Amino acid sequence: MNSNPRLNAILIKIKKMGYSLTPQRLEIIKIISESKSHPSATDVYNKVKELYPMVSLNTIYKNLSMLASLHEVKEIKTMQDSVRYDGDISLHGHAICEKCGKIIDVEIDEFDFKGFFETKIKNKLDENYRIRNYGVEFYGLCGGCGKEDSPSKT
Amino acid sequence: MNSNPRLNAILIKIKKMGYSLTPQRLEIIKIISESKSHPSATDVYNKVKELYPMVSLNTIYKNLSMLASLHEVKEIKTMQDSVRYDGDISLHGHAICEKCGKIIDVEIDEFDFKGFFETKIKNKLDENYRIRNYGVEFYGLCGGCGKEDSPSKT
DNA sequence: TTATTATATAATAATAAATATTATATAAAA
DNA sequence: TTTTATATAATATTTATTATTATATAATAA
Repeated sequence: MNSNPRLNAILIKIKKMGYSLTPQRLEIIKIISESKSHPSATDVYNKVKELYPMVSLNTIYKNLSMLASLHEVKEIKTMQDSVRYDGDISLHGHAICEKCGKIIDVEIDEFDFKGFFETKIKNKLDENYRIRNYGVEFYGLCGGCGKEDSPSKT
Repeated sequence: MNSNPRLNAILIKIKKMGYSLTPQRLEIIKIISESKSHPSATDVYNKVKELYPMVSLNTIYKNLSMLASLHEVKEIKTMQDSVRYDGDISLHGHAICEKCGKIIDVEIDEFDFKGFFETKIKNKLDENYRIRNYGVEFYGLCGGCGKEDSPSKT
């Protein structure tokens, strides 16, 4: 097919679920599966427009929501602005800069997290609680933005 | 002063920062420091209105944002709707029901989290990265909402 | 005390992200 | 070809949040 395993996985899921693969949809999936920058819906929109100038923002939202409901993209809620989308659904967290909005992936060791989750979280919840998704975020100032601040005096 | 340590802590911070303590502000602080339900701005608005019917929603937002900037309340971004506010700033996570919106506190062991954070997160980021806040969320269906679903066949 | 200044609030307007609606286009099935 | 379903485009709507402006309240200075 192609050399992007995430793209392939999403295409297989799309097919399996019986959704049709339109050119716009394929382009959206390509963008989100290749991007490392956690784009917003508008970012994706602007990229898709390069190839399909008539595409509407609604189409972007519909497709990204659909992919999220399929758990093939992850929605990241930031503190200041719009939802950001992540085509990488592997276990990881995010460090979000509150100034420039940049989102950096934060590696999380699977063994550590599983242990943390299984022993510390799961048994604290009602046994009927069904967890479908998680989010681990750290908010602050990235290296670049932090430097511009006045240095702390204390 | 009174028997609510969170309320006291916030009042002291308010005074220390030189902000005046208006009746509306006091009421907002009381509500958020006593609530366990992670209310939205509108929820707080409706409660404050019981005592001050003329209060405006803007006043609620202004005060909650101010408290958030003082790190005396925590903003919780949910997947579906508006921002929720938490007067409990101690270390803990949240289990958020995607159906009814209910947010349950999830205890996190401080030692475990510190270890997880110090050894696994901190050294993965640029040394200049300044983390100011964190969020650990689990999204899913709470006990009540999960039961109403059709049971899985597989 | 009165005048001045700053801050908080109330009422309203504006913004912007996200969703809903409707009509058209495309594809699949009969 | 006709019918049906789905996806898209264009537009309108909703709603949370923020901005603006004017008023009210409190603090301070004269």
